[in-house]
Amino acid sequence: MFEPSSVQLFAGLSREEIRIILAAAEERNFKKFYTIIRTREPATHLFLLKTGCVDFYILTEQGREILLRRLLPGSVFGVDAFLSDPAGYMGTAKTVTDSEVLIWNHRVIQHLARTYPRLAQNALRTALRYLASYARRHIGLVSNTARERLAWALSRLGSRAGHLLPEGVEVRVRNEDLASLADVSIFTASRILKDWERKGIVDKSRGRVLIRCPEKLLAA
Amino acid sequence: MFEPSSVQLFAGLSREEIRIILAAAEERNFKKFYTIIRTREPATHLFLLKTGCVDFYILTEQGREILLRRLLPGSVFGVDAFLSDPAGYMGTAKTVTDSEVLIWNHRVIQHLARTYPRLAQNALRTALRYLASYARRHIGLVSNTARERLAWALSRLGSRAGHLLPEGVEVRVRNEDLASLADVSIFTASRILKDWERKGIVDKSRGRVLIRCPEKLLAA
DNA sequence: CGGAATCTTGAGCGGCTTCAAAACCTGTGG
DNA sequence: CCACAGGTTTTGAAGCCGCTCAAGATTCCG
Repeated sequence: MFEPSSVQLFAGLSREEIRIILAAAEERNFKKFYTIIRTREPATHLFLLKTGCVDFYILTEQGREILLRRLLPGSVFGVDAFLSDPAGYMGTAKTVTDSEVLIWNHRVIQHLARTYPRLAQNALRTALRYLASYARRHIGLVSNTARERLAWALSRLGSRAGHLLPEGVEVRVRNEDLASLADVSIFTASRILKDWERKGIVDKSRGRVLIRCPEKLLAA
Repeated sequence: MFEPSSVQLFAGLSREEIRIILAAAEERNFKKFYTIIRTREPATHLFLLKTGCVDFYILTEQGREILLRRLLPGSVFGVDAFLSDPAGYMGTAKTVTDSEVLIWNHRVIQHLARTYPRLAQNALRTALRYLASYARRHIGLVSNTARERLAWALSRLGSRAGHLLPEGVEVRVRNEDLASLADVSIFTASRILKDWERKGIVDKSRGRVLIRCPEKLLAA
């Protein structure tokens, strides 16, 4: 569960305003591995993740999925719905675990954005943040090695979505997802992770990585 | 020179509203090869290109420039200035030719955005468009060959910034810029372009490419 | 005309990917 | 409780695309 006052989308809004906005939302529960929105579907709704975990990715023409980001409680997706004449969603969102999601439809969002200009501004801020993270990823892709990108991807995921344990930071993720985040093949990902395991930097098991030495990860 | 009514940033605004917004801008001229904004500088201004041509790129940590887009009249940059507490510009903008630019400072933009909500919405639309184009580029980078990416980059540049001649479409661009747009080394770019020239698809000279058969480009 | 910027060409090679196949986990249902 | 089927991970071998590096050719401009 998230703290409404720390949701980026609500930055700069008063408690009362946030209450009203939240009241205008509909709440829905999704089981794990459910696809909430699909690429190019008309952007009719805005979503705010309340609990759980959602993967956001784009599709290549060959149908391959590229994981862009693992969304956590407090994150929004479907920002396209802020536009008066939205095109289609730019990506696909699929739950990783059972999740609770707040939903506003297009009409409601339009009305709220007009009433609370700050909301529209925050939507822009969200888009710009995505843009910046895209830029970083692109830079990494053309100027870092597969190993460096994987280290980055794992570190970021650890600091955002990791569970703190006495032995280190635990991240629930499959090789395949890490590979996609880092733009690396699953074979390369497996080899590099295995190498880190031999060096005692991480600990691996199916669908799980335990980061023992976060600092060594980025140093390697 | 652009037609105000066809500027994306002004979509959905009345002639009169556009007039007022334009009147609030300051106009400046920049000589060719002048750097208007730099990455990470505080985002204090919004820019609208009136005439000329501006390259927008990002910087790697090693200082290499990655060309993201060649901006044409009617394009905006520095959208970050729409935020009440802007961070820094996300990229660097440098004139390619002598250019006239309209400029709004942060205070003015904030005020205009509050008066004309549609303006803020259009800023979001711009950001989302950039995002979509980034996504396409990323997909190309991980699932197309250098040759395909170069064909794409050249085609797009041709249709946006090309001069229509009887023999074909002329694009004023250096190998280096094309290479950067396509995320390819300048050597690979040179080799592929030369190959297309041998096949009669394009015609090359220093700082210029003439596309003879646009369709063959994407087919090859 | 000189010099700087741009473009070409060749050789070599290395980091990743692809492909195939086997080993390994893990939750499910009999 | 065990077995099995599905998804996941590992490992090896082979190959290639595009990069790097070096050097020269060409074009343009002052």
